[in-house]
Amino acid sequence: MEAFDTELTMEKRNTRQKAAIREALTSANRPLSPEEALEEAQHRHPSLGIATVYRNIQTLIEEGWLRPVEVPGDSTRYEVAGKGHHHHFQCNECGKLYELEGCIAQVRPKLPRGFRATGHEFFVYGLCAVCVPDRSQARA
Amino acid sequence: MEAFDTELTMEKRNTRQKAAIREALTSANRPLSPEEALEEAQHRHPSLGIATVYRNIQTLIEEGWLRPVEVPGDSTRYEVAGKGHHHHFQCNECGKLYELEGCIAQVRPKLPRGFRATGHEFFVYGLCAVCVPDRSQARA
DNA sequence: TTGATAATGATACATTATTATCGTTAGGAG
DNA sequence: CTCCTAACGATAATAATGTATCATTATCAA
Repeated sequence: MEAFDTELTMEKRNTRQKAAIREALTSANRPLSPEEALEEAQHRHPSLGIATVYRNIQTLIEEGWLRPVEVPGDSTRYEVAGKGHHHHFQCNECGKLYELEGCIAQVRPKLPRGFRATGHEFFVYGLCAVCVPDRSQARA
Repeated sequence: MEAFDTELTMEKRNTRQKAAIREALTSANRPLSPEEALEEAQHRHPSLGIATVYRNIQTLIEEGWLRPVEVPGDSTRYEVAGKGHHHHFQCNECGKLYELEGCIAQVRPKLPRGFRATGHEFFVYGLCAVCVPDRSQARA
């Protein structure tokens, strides 16, 4: 007999692709869509394919390393897990999603009779630093 | 010559289908998905088809009577326009979207340097009155 | 180094949401 | 009442997103 659980579950391999995807998500410092993760990770591993990105996103979620972030009217993004409760900002121009620090709403909304709240999401929209018209140049 | 603008744009017809869809959205008193609107409106006009629902939703938006509500990870809902700023509650069990009164977040989130906010959305999740386990029956 | 096989890359397939097509129906001006 | 045609209903087509397949590659234990 060789082991009970420990070794049996160690069937996962550490591939360069998975490492590239993990690094892409870490260095981006914001939630990425699968397409964004692909593009970013391809800088490190050019032959990477989109199917592998989807597969590894799944794996990383199961491992508890990633967390899906659902966005109104846009495809799901994924962010590195374990950051504590926070919310997001989406740029109207480039569509990128950014993390905001902490939770704004300690406020409890008044619900209709009989409703019970278990959680909330907050999204701020606007222009990110890259897309904000630069005032120093606007002096045309 | 018959008129300039007024009559030329009055090419719209008032169909029973459109009336049924409008009534469905009004009486539901919450944002409906196209499928929900179809089901509801079919009580009034059973032969109604889904394509007509989509077409009329478009028309009603152009007329300023309807407003799309994008929901994280779920299909777009539509609510009667002109109700003032408010937010929404989604039931984890039945998936229905409900309106909440007023805006909870006068709070301004602190954004990263150079970011500019133009709006926000707030979603509360939980159980609606129908799906909350009834305490009066739970006394098994 | 080698060999079993997990993981990959390309792409076919599936799903969901919405739009386009087209023959038929019915609103409403005359 | 008639006629023109906007709107309808059924359904095919499209778009966006994610999953399945399968031959090939490469990880890692022995």
